[in-house]
Amino acid sequence: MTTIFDVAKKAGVSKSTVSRVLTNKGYVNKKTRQKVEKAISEVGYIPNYLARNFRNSQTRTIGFIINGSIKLLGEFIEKFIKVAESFAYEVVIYSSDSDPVKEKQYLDLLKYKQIDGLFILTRANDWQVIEPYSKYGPIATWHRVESTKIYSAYVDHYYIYAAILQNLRKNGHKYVGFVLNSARSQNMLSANDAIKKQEAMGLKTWKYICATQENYGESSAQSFLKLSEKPKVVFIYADYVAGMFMKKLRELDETVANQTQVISLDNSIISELLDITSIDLDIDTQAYNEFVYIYNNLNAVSLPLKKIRLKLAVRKSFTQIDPECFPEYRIIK
Amino acid sequence: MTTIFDVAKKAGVSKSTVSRVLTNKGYVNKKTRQKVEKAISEVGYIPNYLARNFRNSQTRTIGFIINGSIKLLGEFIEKFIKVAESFAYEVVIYSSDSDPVKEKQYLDLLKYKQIDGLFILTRANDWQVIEPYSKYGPIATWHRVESTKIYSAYVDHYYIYAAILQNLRKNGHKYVGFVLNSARSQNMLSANDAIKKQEAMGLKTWKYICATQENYGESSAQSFLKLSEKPKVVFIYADYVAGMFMKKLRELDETVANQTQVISLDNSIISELLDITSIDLDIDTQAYNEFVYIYNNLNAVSLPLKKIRLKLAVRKSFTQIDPECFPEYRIIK
DNA sequence: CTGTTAGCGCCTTCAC
DNA sequence: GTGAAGGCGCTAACAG
Repeated sequence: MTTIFDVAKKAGVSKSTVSRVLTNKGYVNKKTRQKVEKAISEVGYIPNYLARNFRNSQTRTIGFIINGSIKLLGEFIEKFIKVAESFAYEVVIYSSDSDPVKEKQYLDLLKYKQIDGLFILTRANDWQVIEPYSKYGPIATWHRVESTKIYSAYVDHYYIYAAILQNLRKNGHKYVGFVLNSARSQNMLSANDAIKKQEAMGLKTWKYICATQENYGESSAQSFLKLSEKPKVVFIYADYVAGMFMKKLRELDETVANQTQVISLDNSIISELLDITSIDLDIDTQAYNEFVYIYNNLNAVSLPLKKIRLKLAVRKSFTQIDPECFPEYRIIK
Repeated sequence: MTTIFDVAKKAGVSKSTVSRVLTNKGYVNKKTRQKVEKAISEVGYIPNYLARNFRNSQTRTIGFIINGSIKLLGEFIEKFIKVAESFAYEVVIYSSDSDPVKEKQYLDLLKYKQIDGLFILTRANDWQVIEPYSKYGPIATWHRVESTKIYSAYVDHYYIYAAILQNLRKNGHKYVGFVLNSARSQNMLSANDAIKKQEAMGLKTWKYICATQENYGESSAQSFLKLSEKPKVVFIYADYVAGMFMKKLRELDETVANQTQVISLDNSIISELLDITSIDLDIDTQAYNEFVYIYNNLNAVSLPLKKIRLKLAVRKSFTQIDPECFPEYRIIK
């Protein structure tokens, strides 16, 4: 293995000079620099990152905790990694299994400088537990969190739900169904706020709360069918749940299935294949922002975050879209 | 930050003794060991992995290259990471974008000891290029590769296709459709071998070769519809492509769609939602084996690989299954 | 502008 | 069974 010492010998300079060339810090004579660069390629020098990181006590590595619950993982992670790579950071993946103890171990990794920053897809601990760790390094999450110390590129679900409900009211709907997630997440709380507001204004609702792991939401359809009076439209919190809802409905009662309109969240390939009208939360930009937040904190810069561009993909499952209710959306048919 | 020196001072011993306790190497008096252990917890010592890895020039890190083409990424990666974690390894994700140059950079990471082993989801370089790197550390891939030096937990597609074709022949089918992947992969070559063998025995076929990125295979349906005589069964190389095929078919010609049977590979949630009969390649076990291969090589042990348990999920899209053609499969209805 | 020097935290001979 | 010493490869004062 060649080291800077070999380069130095070859170029007839000292190690420090080589180091200066390598790190682009301090003054180096143009000619010396050229000599060094020549020597570098001649001896085939490759920096030893292990040594460099040790010396700098920095890892240029971001931890990324997954927890097995997210269907859009592939898309998100890919974007996150690509952005990280473009800034010369590496991403290490950990699996928390939504276990608070495991999650704490990873938080400790941050404390003990084994990673520079941490992204938590969905947290297992209360944010009060997590927040103190942010003094050891930047933390971001996909979970919506009301904290100035932990970043989240969330889209406020209040407005998502409010827009849909406004649209439905304009359509004359007085009775609406919802399939919601049981997770006590801020997103679901916001969704509920939006729904309650409409309930207070006279909207009748049916709500089914879905345990996250429960058969992709199969039972929501069964529950729906037991209703004596059924809403004509159901808004479902995720594509794959909406998919399963429709599948079950169709299996159990084709007529009802044909009368039921569905709107979902995610706009993944599932909603595309099943012709489900779906809202796209712009995962790519979210992933970008999550990384850039971490990067900014690590490097004391402030690269601008990108604006999230919501999208409404209109498909057969629900077509009565009033663009005025979705001013910020790109509407795609 | 506390170091072994702090521990040594506290325990009234030397750094070396602390190190011996930490690494469990060499002789340490029981009482001394206890003293040291007490000191460790008293000063709240946490080993500096940066230093340790540097010293040992090992990373306990496995590189994992993705390339943006795989829909089952989430499932695979999660399993791989969990296995790695259970053996105290970390996984760093890189994105190659199927770019040979980028891939080579990651191969170099192995050469220069910045990762201990490497997993390549789907390789961009020829395996002759990759193979030499295996002397720097174990390499595994999801791509099927005919090499003793690079491991792949592949399932031989020859037998997958042969079994299906045998089943279809038993059903009396004399004309079969295929949607295949354009990737010049060993898997597709094997599939072709199996198909050709049946063609030689008189089977009539229609084949559509799908570019990987092309609209999820939308055009396969258009091409299918142009056929004057259409096969009754189409075997499609991936769930999402099968999904798109059926969707397009249904859109363009409902009658034909109803007459066309489909079998796919992957058994993901897509085939479940769309009621497509699908073969499950047991991704979990594949991921397990991929990691264990790397682990075995790194640690000069030979933990047994697990047997891949293929599954055939029978759904509405194709029901005439003859279990005798699938002796090794678990058949699930 | 460049070289000398010291040291990051850890592990591993080598004496004792 | 334990301690002293050296060094992994690199960077950053500090001199000059």
